Amino acid sequence: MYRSQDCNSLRKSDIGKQVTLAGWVNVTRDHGGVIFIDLRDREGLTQVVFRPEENAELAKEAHSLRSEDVIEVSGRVAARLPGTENPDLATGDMEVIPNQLRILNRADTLPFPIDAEPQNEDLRMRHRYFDLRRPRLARNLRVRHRVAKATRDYLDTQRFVEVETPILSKSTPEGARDFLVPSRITPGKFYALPQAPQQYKQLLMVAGVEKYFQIAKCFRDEDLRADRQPEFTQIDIETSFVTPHDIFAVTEGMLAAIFKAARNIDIKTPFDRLTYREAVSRYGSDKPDRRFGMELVDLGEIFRQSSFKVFRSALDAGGVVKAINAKGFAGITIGQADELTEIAKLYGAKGLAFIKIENGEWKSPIVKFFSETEKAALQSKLKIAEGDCIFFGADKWEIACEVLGRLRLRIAEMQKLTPAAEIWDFLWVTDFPLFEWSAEENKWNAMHHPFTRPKAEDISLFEAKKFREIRAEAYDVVLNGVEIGGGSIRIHEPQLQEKMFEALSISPEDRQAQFGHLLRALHLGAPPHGGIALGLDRLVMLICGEETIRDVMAFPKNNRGIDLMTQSPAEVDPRQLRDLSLKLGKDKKP
RNA sequence: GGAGCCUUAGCUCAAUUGGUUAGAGCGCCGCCCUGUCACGGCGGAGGUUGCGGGUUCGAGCCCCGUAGGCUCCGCCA
Repeated sequence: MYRSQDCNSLRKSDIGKQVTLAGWVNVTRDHGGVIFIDLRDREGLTQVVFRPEENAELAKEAHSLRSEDVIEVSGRVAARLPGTENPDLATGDMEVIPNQLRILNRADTLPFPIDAEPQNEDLRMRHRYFDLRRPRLARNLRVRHRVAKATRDYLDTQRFVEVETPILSKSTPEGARDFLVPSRITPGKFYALPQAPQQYKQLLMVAGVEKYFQIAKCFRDEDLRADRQPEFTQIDIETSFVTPHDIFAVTEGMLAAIFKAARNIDIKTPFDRLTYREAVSRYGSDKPDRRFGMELVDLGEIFRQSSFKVFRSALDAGGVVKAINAKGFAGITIGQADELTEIAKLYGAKGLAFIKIENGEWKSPIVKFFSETEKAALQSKLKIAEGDCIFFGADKWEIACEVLGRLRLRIAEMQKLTPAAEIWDFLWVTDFPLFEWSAEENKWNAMHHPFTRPKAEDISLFEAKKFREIRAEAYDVVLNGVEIGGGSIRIHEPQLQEKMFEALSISPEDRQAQFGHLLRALHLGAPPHGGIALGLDRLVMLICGEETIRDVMAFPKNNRGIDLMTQSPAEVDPRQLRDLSLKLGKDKKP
């Protein structure tokens, strides 16, 4: 037995007891005579005091202790001397006077200080086991555990069944790039790691499970970001005999349970709902951050007859003129204006027009093109006041909205508009388009996935091939401008599914080869069903106040998909390749 | 595939306009110190300034290339 209790357990009632503690040396304070050691385990800190007059031998050994050495101490619990208590520690009234010290393991010079916020992330990643000792990351791991547990507990109360689905799965052409696993027993063939358990969970509905969930690992071989890793975790849910309303209710209940369990926060339910069209029109994004204002304002009415050609021609071409008012941003620097112009161009605008309101004057090269009526209408519609800065977008609806949406986010950063206090702004975005046009492939693709149900009132549009106008029974849940989940009601009728494949230009042969099992299942009594998947990593990231999901994963990969600690991916023995009937291209040979 | 930022001691950073021996704090090593909790004091070791090339009398600093890290675009049904 290494210890009788943890390092966060000693209280006044323990005075006089003999205890044994084990843990890491958090810090030493060596006075030459008396030596203080803060002993740390995962629960907390306890001060250990070595006094030469009590035990000269032990004190001598304690002089050699350094940070992160692992030790075991046995001794007597004593009250600290009056006036030396530490109110910042739960155990701050107590200390342990040891009569025994075992040094279980010594630590080398540390790769980085454990009590500071290290800057160098690849150093942290190479010593991830060490990094995870830091309180912040240790806390994140525990929050993640509580989120997962709350998820299971809540869904269990709602009579959901957790079912595991295969990791060795089948490649599908739709969606993200697959990770492939070569089959040894069937040479030349490959498994794929699942991008999501999408088809399996639908098949479980056909199987009569009715309420399924899984905390599922998903894999996508795409480039990484602060909030994207090649392997990540979804809270995956599917239910039979449901409408979107039912999915919203169970998701809201689950998120409420999660926030209560993880942070003791009561979130407001039900969440607001916005259609995709409205979200993009008002915020220039399908995942609006509503923690600050600066909404997009439509100015079509004002400029319909304008003599300012840039605005007029956008409107005449069926586009829009929109603007955002950055309150108090007239002091914008040249560098900031240049950066915003770059952003506008990056997202398809030809340039960026803006007006600064300084000393009662509208400063901009475009103001001279405005009539007095137009200026008055702008003033009232945008609530323009001294010190404001107005940014315009005049283009096709999609481009104008996206440009202003991106500007809105960057300006909010520049102006530090996001409130310092925690706000949990949840909302549903509904009625996504079913299809999106791929100029590259010259065909329609599914915006969500090919099993997404069109809205009933839009199904008739299939015949006229008005694919752009068809809306999906699909929804995302957004928190503070981050998409934390999305789902849809699925197609359960084989005829409608065929229509969908046809719209996606998937040939009947390919349909059978790739989705035959699902089509067959739809013919054998598939119930109406739908579901949702939430990104567990992103959710935990937000709950922990982190800026990257790497900080809520135990062993993440860097932005090139490399695990710097294990140095994976790595070369393999040629014999392994031979077993798999694989050969490397000449330039890839070691 | 593309763009931006970054790389100086174990760690975090500094080094005037290109100038002589590249500094500081923390950590490490040694000595001193009996009530600290970021303990304190004195001393010491520790550097191919990521790497390669160029310009220059002289490069941490300027130029070119390259490697690595981070962020973003593309990509992510």
